[in-house]
Order: sequence, then C-alpha cells, then structure tokens
Amino acid sequence: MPSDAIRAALIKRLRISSAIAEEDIREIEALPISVRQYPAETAVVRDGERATECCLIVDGFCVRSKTIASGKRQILSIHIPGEIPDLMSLFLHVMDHDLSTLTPSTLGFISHETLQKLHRRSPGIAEMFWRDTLIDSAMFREWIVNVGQRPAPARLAHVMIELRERLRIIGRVDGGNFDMPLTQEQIGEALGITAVHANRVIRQLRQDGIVELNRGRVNVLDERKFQELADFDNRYLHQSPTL
Amino acid sequence: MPSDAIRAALIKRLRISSAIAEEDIREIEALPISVRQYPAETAVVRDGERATECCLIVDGFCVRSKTIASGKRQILSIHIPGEIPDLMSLFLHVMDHDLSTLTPSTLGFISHETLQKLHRRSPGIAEMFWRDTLIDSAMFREWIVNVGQRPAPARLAHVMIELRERLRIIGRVDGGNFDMPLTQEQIGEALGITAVHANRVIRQLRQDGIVELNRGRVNVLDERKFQELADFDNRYLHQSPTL
DNA sequence: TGGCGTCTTTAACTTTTGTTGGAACCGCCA
DNA sequence: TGGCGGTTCCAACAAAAGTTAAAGACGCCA
Repeated sequence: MPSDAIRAALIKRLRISSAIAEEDIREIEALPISVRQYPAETAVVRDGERATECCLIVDGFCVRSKTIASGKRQILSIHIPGEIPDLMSLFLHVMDHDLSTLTPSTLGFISHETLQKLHRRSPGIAEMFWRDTLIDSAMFREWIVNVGQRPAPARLAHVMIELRERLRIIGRVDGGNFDMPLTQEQIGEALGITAVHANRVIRQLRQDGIVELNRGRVNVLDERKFQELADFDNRYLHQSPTL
Repeated sequence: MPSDAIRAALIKRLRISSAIAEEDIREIEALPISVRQYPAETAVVRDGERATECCLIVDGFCVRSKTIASGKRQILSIHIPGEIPDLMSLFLHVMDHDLSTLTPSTLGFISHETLQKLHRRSPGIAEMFWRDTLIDSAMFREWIVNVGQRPAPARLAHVMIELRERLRIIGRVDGGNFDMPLTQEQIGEALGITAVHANRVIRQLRQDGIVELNRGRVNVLDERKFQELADFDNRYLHQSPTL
C-alpha cells in the first residue's frame, strides 16, 4: 500500500469527528510511519509493557482486551482501519490492557517522540487527538452499559450495529453485509458471556429472522427488528465535529 | 470552605498522577471557580445537554450513569472530592451520560472558556488534564472487565477496593472503614445486577466474614480474603507520574 | 486427498441471577 | 410520637447463563 493511502485513511476518519485545518493535514501527511505486517491473533502491545510508539491500523481488525487472574478475558473494543487504538499510551506509558490482531493486519507505527513534537507544533492536532481519546472513552461507557444492562441478544445486536456504523464511515459496508471477524469464543468475551451461550444467542437471532453471522460476516435479515433489539443511539460516537 | 482549600484538593489529586510545574500550580490557584451547593440525588448535567462548564467536586459523592430505553440505569463511575468528572465535556460538548450527586455536595464550576484559555497558556496543564481523562478511560476499561467477567461478589469487592484506593489519597480512609454512600439499588446499578441480588451478595460477604456494609459505610472484616476476592491490581489507576 | 485442529452446534444438567411480593427497619418530620 | 416513605431484608419461584461433554463442519496442509 502506498504511503499516502495509509495517511488518507487516518485523515478521513479524523475529519468525521473533528474539523481539521489544512496546515494540520499537511503535518499529518508528513508523519514518519513505519509499517509492519502482523499475522492473525497476535499481540501488538501487552498489558504491563511500556509503549514507545502508537499503532495506526492500516488494514485488518484488532481488539483491546484484559485478562483477569482466573484466566477469563474481556474484550473492550474492536478496532478497524484508520484508528489508533493505543493513542492513550502517549501519556499512560505502561499499558493496562492488551492490543492484538484479530485478522492478519497491516499496522503503521508512529513514535511517541514524533507525536509529542507534533503536539507542540500544532495545538489543533493535539486537540483533535485528545478528542479522539475522549470518543474512545465514550465508547467504553456505552460498552459498560451494554454488558451491564442489556440481555445477551441485545448486547450482540448492539456491538454489531456499533461496528457497522464505524465500518460505514470507511466504506466497508456492502448493503446489509459487513465483516465481524470474531469467533464465537471471542464474541462471548466481548459480551461477557460464555462461548456456548454466544452460540445460543446467535442461533436465536437467526431463527427469529433478525441477523445471520457466517464465518465472520454479518448479514442483516430484518433491519427494523435488528435496530429495535439493539437499542442503538449513535450519539455516543460523537461523529459530528460541530457538537 | 475557603477558596484556597477548594483548589488544594484538586492540586493534591493531580499531583498523584502527574508532575506539575510550580508556575502551573499558580495558574490553577488563580482559576475562577463558582461554587454551588447541590442536594443529594440531583442531576448536575444530563445526557443530551450541552455543557459550558466543568464541575470540580469540592465535597460529596457523585456518579456518572446512563439510562437505556428499557429504563434500566447503569452507573459508570463513582466520584469523590478533588475530581472533575465531566472534564470530557470540554471537547465532547454534548453529554452522552448523566452526572448526578449521591450525597449533598459542594461543587465548583469552571467555564470551558477559562479552561481553553488555560490550555493555550500552559501546555503542561493541558497534558495533565489530558492524562486525567485518560485515567478516567482506564477506569472505564476496568469497570467493563468487572461487570463482564467477575462473579457478583467479586464485582462488589472490586468496586469497594477501587473506591478505597482513591479515598485514601485524599485522606478519607479511617483504618478499615470508609464511605460508600450508595443504596443497594445503586450498588445493583453499578454492578449490573438487581437490587435484590445486590442484597444477597452483601449478606453473603457479611456471613463469610469478609466485609460489612452499613448505611453507606464499609467495614472490612478480613483484609486478606477481601483482597483475594476483589482480584484488584491498582496499575490501571496510573497513580505514578513517572510511569 | 486424508487427517488434524479449530470452530460450531447441540443437549442435559447446574448455578447464578431475576422477579414478585411482602415483612421488618429506620430516619424524618408533622 | 406516630406515621410515612424509603430502604433493607428475605423467601419462593422463574428465567438466564454457565458447565460439561460430545458430535459435526470446515479449512488447511502434509
């Protein structure tokens, strides 16, 4: 992938939630990024590690997760191309969770040093990145609500719609279909249920003619029922820069 | 309360997680803050509202929460004196959740305009506040894990220990005792369980000689068992500025 | 192409949690 | 001081979710 295309994905996404000055776009376009390939199911940064660079997803899907003493794992968020899942490591140097790939991924790394300098040069970019971490935080809040208050089928529907909303922005939704490359085990880890129960829920939604999930691909069967079940309000994604 | 004491609480807390320059302390001490009293159980800012100021808790306990269509409420975090629970509203102007008091509270309000100017004058303070919102975010991640993966008794113990760790910093822990002024209904809302089940869990922990909870006061009976149950690792609070 | 490993699917059973309804307790204040 | 409203507490039953175990599907690669 050409170097320009890498930055384009980032800029496109940032534009959704913040207004960017032309000069700041040029700054971002000049950012030194080192690109590396990662296989599926591989740790990028681990809980407890000290990060010295941030990771821009160029291609592929990643997740952030935490594992507790009992060995259970909770997935905290799902990440798609154009996102910087570990931007927080810039100021919270020791990781408090894992970042790992779901699918084979192309990742671009930007050193903390470079980013710090950029912030000093351009307060506008600093604000934009700050805002980005705040939206990240808003998504965690909604994730808490999802896991804490919604019945399992609604949890799944909600995670699916959130993912779809975000994929749509980067042009990755094809009609009623989009990628969600998680195994049922991982879906369970995201929703706070077991894999067996995740399977039950998926079956139920298929039987009720709401959504289908086949080999990492979501196919919406009844958009009306799907939305109603998910109880989704996109306000928490803060996609409008004016608000 | 004298105006100095208000700022002192904030500065004391910020010092825990960030190094502050002397000149920045003077900036904070000069901050115009308008103080107002709030009764217990009162909304400070509501989901959907546009905030124009941030709220510093001078005295009292507050919570952030979200209510879903079905009417169920999820408590996202508990806040104590010295914290600014809605700092995020500086860049995410439309609230995506509620902030309300638990107990009668003294709150200090700082206008967004004032804070924006302060950021421009002092990048150090901007970084410190940014870091503060990132720690907030880290706490949400741990809250997701708590609600998603731990059995109900461990959830309660974990929330209790997190609160105790934070209260200790501001000198509000007295031996094995500290305040946690939530009703059982609210505890349920924090843990993602019903009030009835919250009651069962509290009873269980008392019977097992682990902790007691009486009229908003926590009394630890067996510190060893308490810690073991909670599975608490304070790393996510990022309390060391050097890390 | 056959076999191996991972993922999916399902059933039977157990445990946890939710629901309903009601009694006891407690602080507040008329 | 007596009653009222909000908590706390509890029991019986229902529903949701976890556990265990095993069979089937599927993709990969030797």
